[in-house]
Amino acid sequence: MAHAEREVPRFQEFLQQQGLKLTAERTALVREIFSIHYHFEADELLFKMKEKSVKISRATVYRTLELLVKSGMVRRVHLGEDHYHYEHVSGNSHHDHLICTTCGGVIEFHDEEIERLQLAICEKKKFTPTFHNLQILGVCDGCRRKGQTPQSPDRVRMIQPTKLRK
Amino acid sequence: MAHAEREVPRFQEFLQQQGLKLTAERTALVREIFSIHYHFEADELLFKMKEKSVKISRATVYRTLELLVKSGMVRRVHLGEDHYHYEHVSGNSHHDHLICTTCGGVIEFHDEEIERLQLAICEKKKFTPTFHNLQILGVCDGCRRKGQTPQSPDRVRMIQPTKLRK
DNA sequence: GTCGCGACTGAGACCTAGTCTCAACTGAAG
DNA sequence: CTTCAGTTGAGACTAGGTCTCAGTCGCGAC
Repeated sequence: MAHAEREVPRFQEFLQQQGLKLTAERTALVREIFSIHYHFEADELLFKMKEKSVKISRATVYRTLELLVKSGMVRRVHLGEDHYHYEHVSGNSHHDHLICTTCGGVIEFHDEEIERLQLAICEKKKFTPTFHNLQILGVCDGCRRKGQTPQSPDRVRMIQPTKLRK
Repeated sequence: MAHAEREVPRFQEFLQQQGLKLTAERTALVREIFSIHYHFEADELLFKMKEKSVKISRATVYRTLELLVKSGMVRRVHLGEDHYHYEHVSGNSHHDHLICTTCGGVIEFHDEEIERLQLAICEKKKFTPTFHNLQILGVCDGCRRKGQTPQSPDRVRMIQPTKLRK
């Protein structure tokens, strides 16, 4: 996994190309994001910064995430919940998600064959793809063994991280 | 395409099984939903009912959609926007979506082979799937010909239907 | 080094989709 | 036709996210 430190100059390069500036807040956020090796929510990030006594406003968190998404360093994903999750992009490892509707766990996977078939469909439909998103909802092995019944896939609520607004 | 009228008793059966009641509001909503042969938003439905001078509150629209989703007659889908879309289920025709990030158009497709590969992955990961969702974002043939550049896939805004709240 | 200015920031108002509450109403079983 | 659990609308509320604006700061030019 890439060293979080290495990502700062990468972001700076992007910012410069756009005539934008690297600020202390942006640096701190990039470091934090690339030290989370998992999906995260905007609010979670805000909370972590607060925990570390690094004062960064919600607006700045969202603005920086938007820039990181534009730069391609961060990806915005839907994980069955009704708000966004983010994940950093290391190298170009595209992957999709198996999402457990019981425990909220996420398993990543990648399948060349599926990717290939998707391209074939796009070709057939004369569609030029730029991005895709495949989620499979269900029950993971652990939860199935425990015999827990899944929630309706449309009502998934995952374990909420401690939230605080304001 | 199934006649909208035919869906009312189907819904009633589901309601009865659950010890719930078929009301005038629910009947009207089911008729409306099954006469929309496309994806729709909750607000859009609310607006259409208002247009027809059928008074149904937002709460009821959301509550009925929830029931329809539970009954399996309606599906809740993410179409790249940051809120839900719905589509009615006719027969059992599962399909996935190609979403044009320029015009907001949606092309449906279905591919047996992709479905099969998904099941294979689930098996390998010991995951019991209940539902899946595959979206491919990109540019449709029409928009490509017009040479329009796509918006960032993460900032897609589709053509908004006339909204009114209250 | 320091100037200048456009980019950036935080605070909090605001927006939107969706949920909840509660008193009044209603479908349907008996 | 009674009864009562389920249902409704109005509007308050919530969560996630966006916008505004006055004050601040990065950084290229000098």
